[in-house]
Amino acid sequence: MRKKGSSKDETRKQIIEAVGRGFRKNGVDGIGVDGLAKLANVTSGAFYSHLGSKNKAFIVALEKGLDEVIEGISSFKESNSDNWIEDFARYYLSVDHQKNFECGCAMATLTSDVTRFGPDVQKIYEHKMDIIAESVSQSIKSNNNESSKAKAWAFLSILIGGLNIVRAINDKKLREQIAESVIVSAINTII
Amino acid sequence: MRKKGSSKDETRKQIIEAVGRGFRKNGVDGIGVDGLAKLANVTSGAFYSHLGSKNKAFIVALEKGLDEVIEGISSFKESNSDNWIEDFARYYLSVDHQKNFECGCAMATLTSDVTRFGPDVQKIYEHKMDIIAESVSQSIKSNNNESSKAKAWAFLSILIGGLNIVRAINDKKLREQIAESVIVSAINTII
DNA sequence: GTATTTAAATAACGATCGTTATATAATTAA
DNA sequence: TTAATTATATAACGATCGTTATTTAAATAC
Repeated sequence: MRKKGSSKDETRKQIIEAVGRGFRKNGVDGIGVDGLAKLANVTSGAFYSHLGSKNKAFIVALEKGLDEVIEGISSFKESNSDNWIEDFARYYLSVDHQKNFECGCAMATLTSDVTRFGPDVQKIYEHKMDIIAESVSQSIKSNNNESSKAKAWAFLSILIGGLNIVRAINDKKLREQIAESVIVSAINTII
Repeated sequence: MRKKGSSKDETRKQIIEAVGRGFRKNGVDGIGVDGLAKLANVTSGAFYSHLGSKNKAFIVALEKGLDEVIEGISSFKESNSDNWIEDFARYYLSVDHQKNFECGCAMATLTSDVTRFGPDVQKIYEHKMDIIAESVSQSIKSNNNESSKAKAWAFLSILIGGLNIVRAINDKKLREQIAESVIVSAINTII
């Protein structure tokens, strides 16, 4: 039966948003279609009507998640801070972002699932990731050993790796210590 | 019924080894007890007899996996290369290690599952990870901005993040480019 | 060589998995 | 205002999930 007082587009939006949160927090294999539908306050019927399959849902979540990273970096750039990359690194390892499993950076949460999905999904991932690295590289100077693009990839690596480690650490002091180390080194990486 | 011509210890070893491989490749939620038992050439009965539960199996896999990292780093140190850390970084991002999902570094494959397991498992993780970072730091010089331990955490972060990214990339050229960027920056991090 | 122990296979449990088909009620068109 | 459409709920499918209880046969002790 149809839902009262809510449009198709609204429902679709709810489902896609829920899929993004559910997959980030639990991993693709850590939540089922019923669980995702429940997060969206619909049933599995609406889920399949809108997204077709769980695999397709992951692709939608991945594309949206990485687009949000692209847009997020654009926002940092547009802030016109004299050093937006440093601000970005500090945000990335901030306590807020550490604890934001549901809506945090898709690069940190979805990458391992991309690996397991195989070539088709990886091609989507690498295309978006290259856009992200390119965007970062535009604010970096190259030197003898490293191109700006190379530095950008390294910068992304240390942030993603650092966030993943920090999120797996229970001890607050140690977490703060690692986060600060990662921030400082990330900044050094792009100098 | 009992197995013919194989001791209890042999079977246990097989199961623990299979659990390590299965969890690394598929993630904790990506493989079931029957699947793990099949990898070990036993049935779920033997699995439960030896490990008690799937959660306990993960803890065993995590401890063993991180111990292997500790031992692996010790081996690099004992090789008496004038710069074992550089060798280690090159190994970590090598094609062999990129493709070795089943027996590759536990830091890269099990960290996200640790986060989802919560405090009890995280305490095990952080203890072993601190040993690893401490071991690395002993070969690093500190400077004004960064302690040797801080550099070690950053070094581990970039390797883990870099390997995870590279494993999710389908295009060979791009993969090689990122891997080399990560290696160079990882080495710069610890100077 | 028989009795005891025990490692591991087998069988079964309810719960959840991803998916498809059908039913139903709200919206849209006439 | 009735008829057509369609968004979403509901019901059902076989498969697999993690786990426990039971059975069986190999190893050990006597």
